[in-house]
Amino acid sequence: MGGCLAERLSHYLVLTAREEAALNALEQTERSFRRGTIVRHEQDPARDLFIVQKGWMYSCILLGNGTRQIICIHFPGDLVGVSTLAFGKSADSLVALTDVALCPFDKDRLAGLFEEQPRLAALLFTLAIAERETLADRIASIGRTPARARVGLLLCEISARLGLLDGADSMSFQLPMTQEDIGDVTGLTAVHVNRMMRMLADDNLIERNGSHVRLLDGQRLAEESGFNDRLAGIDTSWLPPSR
Amino acid sequence: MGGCLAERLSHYLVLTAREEAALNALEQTERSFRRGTIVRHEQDPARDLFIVQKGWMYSCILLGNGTRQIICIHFPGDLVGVSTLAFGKSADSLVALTDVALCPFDKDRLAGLFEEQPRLAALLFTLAIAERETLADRIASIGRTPARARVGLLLCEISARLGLLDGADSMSFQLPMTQEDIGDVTGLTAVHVNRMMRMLADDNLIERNGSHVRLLDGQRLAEESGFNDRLAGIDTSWLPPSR
DNA sequence: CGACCCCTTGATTAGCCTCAACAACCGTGG
DNA sequence: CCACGGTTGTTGAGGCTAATCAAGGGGTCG
Repeated sequence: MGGCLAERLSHYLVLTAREEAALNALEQTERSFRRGTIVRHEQDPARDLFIVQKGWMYSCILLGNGTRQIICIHFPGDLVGVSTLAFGKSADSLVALTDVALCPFDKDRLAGLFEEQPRLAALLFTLAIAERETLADRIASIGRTPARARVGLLLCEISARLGLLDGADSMSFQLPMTQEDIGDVTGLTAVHVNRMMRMLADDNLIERNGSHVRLLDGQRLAEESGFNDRLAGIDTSWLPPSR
Repeated sequence: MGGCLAERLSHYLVLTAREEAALNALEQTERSFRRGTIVRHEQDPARDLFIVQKGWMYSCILLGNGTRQIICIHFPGDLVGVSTLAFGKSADSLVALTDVALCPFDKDRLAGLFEEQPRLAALLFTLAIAERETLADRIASIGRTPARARVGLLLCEISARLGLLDGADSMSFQLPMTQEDIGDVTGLTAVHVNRMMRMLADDNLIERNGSHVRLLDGQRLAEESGFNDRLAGIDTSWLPPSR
């Protein structure tokens, strides 16, 4: 257990011992949830956030017309449920795509981090902005590109995210999402997702085996989907000195 | 000149004199731009961010297929161009919708803020998260609601944002956007935006006079568009103490 | 073994886009 | 001040993308 957030952040900075300790202090308790569990419902009053230790999750919004929009897919090392910081309650639902292990911590702990570790606070701010850009990219994808590119972009994003996890072959992975899930990310129906994935497979851009996916030509897929790897070019040069 | 950011933040906190001084230090130079000016192009290398003093702006992404997606509309008091923080370059273009006045400042200044004013840093983080939620709402709008609701949501958002500016009648305002602009926000064509606005007017939800818009039944418009006023319920109780 | 979920494919429908034409408006320069 | 060109708003007709409806197959779990 523990150390997931520190490991993630150490991709961007060389952490001091004190910084690492401050981060690890957030990961002292761990809770596990089964695949499919709704860890937190939209509108639930809550004070805590989670650091994902293991497994995949997603956050989603329920619409008045009975539909659902998945906003973001989360991987180990991610900080999730941050909307409880800004509001008294959760703005989105958190759902486990696979069996997951999470470290919850109260938002007061984050206040301490802002006071004592300004460099880490600034880094978290930076990463929040980078995540905001990937949301912007998804808006552009859903608003202005055809179905095939939307599905392609999602696959590129997942691949890039997996690339940050050590040991993972980011070009070939188990995809624990149903086609309905993929539709709820990309603003499509499950039926149309099915046709687009078949089309991508027919064009030798991807290969499917059950729920396993392999990107056969990640380069071309990224180009035709308009994918930018935002996480690749993070700039940490402006951060304040560590304490 | 000056004080716009402090005034915005004072909606959420009672600022100390030192905090206010720290914020005002960011607004010492001011630059003006004409309506229609592209203040910053996507991919431009840059080190500075802007605080909007006066006027409306938007940030947008250019797609490979020649189209454009407007991500966010900005009002006085907004911090814009933050993507230069996370990347060496601008991830989106910044365009002036009206004549605008902006206060640029280097991102190093923000590092100082994180060191010396942890409470303000945490508040900026909180507001960034709230803004992230409004992006999530837009994703849901574009991905899962019909054209009429997408246009309605945009009008609700603009109205709510104007409500934060003092002196503004948020139910009735001059809208300095073309229908093509509105389409580029909502993922529609200008032609279809036109039809939806006509439909909203025919149903007595809005009233139009040239570029002036009045929301006749903001309540009903918000309901049918799935609008949540995220900026209304900001929680600042967790912030660290001021210095 | 049965029930359920998920994937797959076909047929039809609907919402939005494209193309087109014209009117109204605006800023510009003479 | 007016004439002009370009931009924006408006409306109609037709086409295409993706949704909807429907049915069958495979896999998994109880």
